[in-house]
Amino acid sequence: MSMRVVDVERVRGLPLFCGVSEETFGAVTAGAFLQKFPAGTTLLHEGDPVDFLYVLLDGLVELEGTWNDKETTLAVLRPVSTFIFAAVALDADALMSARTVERSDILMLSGEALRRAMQTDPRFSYAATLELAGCYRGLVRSLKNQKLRGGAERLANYLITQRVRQGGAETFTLPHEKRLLASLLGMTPENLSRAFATLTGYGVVINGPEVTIARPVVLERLAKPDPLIDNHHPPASRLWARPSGKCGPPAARASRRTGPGCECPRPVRGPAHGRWPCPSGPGRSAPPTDAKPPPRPSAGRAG
Amino acid sequence: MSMRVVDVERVRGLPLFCGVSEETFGAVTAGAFLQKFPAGTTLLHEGDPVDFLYVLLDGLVELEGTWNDKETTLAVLRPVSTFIFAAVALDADALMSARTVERSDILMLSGEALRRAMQTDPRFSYAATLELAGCYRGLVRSLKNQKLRGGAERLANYLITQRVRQGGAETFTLPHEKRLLASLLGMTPENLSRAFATLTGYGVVINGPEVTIARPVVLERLAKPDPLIDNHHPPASRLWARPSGKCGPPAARASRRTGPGCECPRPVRGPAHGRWPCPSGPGRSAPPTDAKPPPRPSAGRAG
DNA sequence: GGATTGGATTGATGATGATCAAATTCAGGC
DNA sequence: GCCTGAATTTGATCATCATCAATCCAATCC
Repeated sequence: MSMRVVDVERVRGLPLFCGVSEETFGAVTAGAFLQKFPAGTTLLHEGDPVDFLYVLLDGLVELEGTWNDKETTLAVLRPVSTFIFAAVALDADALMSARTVERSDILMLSGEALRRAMQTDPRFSYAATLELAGCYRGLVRSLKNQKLRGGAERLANYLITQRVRQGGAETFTLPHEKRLLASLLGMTPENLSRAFATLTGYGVVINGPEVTIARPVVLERLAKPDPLIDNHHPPASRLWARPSGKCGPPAARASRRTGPGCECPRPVRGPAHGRWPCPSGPGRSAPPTDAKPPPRPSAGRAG
Repeated sequence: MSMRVVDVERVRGLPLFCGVSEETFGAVTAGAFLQKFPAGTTLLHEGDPVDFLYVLLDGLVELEGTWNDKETTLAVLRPVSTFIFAAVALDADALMSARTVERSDILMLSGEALRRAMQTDPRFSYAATLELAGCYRGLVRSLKNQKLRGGAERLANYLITQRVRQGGAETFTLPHEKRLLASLLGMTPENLSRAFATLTGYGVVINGPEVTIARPVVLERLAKPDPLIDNHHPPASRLWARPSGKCGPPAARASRRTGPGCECPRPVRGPAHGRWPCPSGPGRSAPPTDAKPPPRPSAGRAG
């Protein structure tokens, strides 16, 4: 099943293919399949060897992990995004399952071809590095979110993020079932329901899948959003795609913190060092030492 | 301060520099600093711009995250390992702080030089991709560990992993303070203490920092270790280093699941599909659909 | 030695989250 | 319109975990 031109362009616009040669792109997409899957299809099981890189072109996909008959959602993806790239790169078994939440169009790219391309085209392996670095940082955020915050706080921040991503209007719609959201936030559906009830006291109005944040300031006082945890602006994806299917030259990106960074277009940061409505706060418990490196040593050269 | 030859070779042996040219390696290590830091030194603060890739040559380093006056440790590193590579690659702000737990020797490599090298030497950006992929998967494991298991289970699995990594003897020593372990496992020191007390009932004997697993089978019945969460064998690091400072040719690694994989030397796996003392279990709740992709469509080509 | 310090442990209590059960709402299907 | 099944909500109860407080212990420092 061949891709429509539109789809090719959307794939071409992915950060992963930013700056790669037409040959490489051709080689990688040559043996690709574009498939449509119904909702609820398991694309890949935890522990399975991974033969393809998946690209979600349309629909909704959940990545989940299992242990001891329990399962948890690690991420919910929307188009356009790639998934299980790390396993593909290493030619390793999947650490998580992937399943469609809605009917989805998914492009499958040969892992073999990708690994070959990475060793051939330096631009591609460079793009791959940036892609993975972005994914890595996404997970760091998730882990911090999970370990440092309580359920209601996670929900509050989720809602704030959604509001921003959906355009910033007072009212928006949850992108999927609450049951799935609960799993993503690391709680049971019952507790999610109660967490919503709690947020009612902070100006949040729930109406089925419709959420209204009536008093954002109040909610933020509870949520304490933090740019080092919450990625309000979507990481890359279509932001990188130019209508022409080209993307910014690597030179521009490599320059010191200028232009749109690959992972995140650097949310508007205030003057000087400020970087969020909610600063990390001055009160930090003082650890044993907190000194900058001792006066730089006789700074010689090595290697 | 110039590196000793031994140190240069240890750095050269890192997976990150596997297969890179001497020129690239030289360019990257040219402006490097080797510094010794006392215990408890904060090398890097959350939110700071990252100018260096750090390489821990000796000592112990903790990576931690903070929010709302609470902190949690995301990883504890031992030599030889690199850290905050993702932030360096993207030239982004650090998402976590790094501090020495013990007196440490740390090599600092210029981020600028590394990013330049990634765009110059395809072998290097390829190695970087594999490195990041390994780190990514490490975090997936952590997140699953955190979301799916309870405190006692996390501890039990931690102990089992330590036993294996330290050689498999019945008795071993905790590599650092329990306070730090508690934070790593996502619990309070008090609860860690109680979790240890609980494990006493499963054949675990605690004597200060000395831990004895008297009845591994019993403990494993509680812990239910899983290769998709627990990485019993250390990921890469010195495993890759050849005494000569060279490492396996990429060709060997790229081949389908043979030879020592870069992330993990593929723990001894049983026959057929088995891969761990504790299988993921047959009982899996049946989701809506669990089918393999529908009969492959008219499988055309795209791109 | 004796005092001091910080880590580790233990106990008591409260908060948070999970589980079980039942009621309720909602979307389709007939 | 009514039925049915699933999602969601609510209530009650239990398990887990955090917090506060006090104690114990070992290392260190005069």
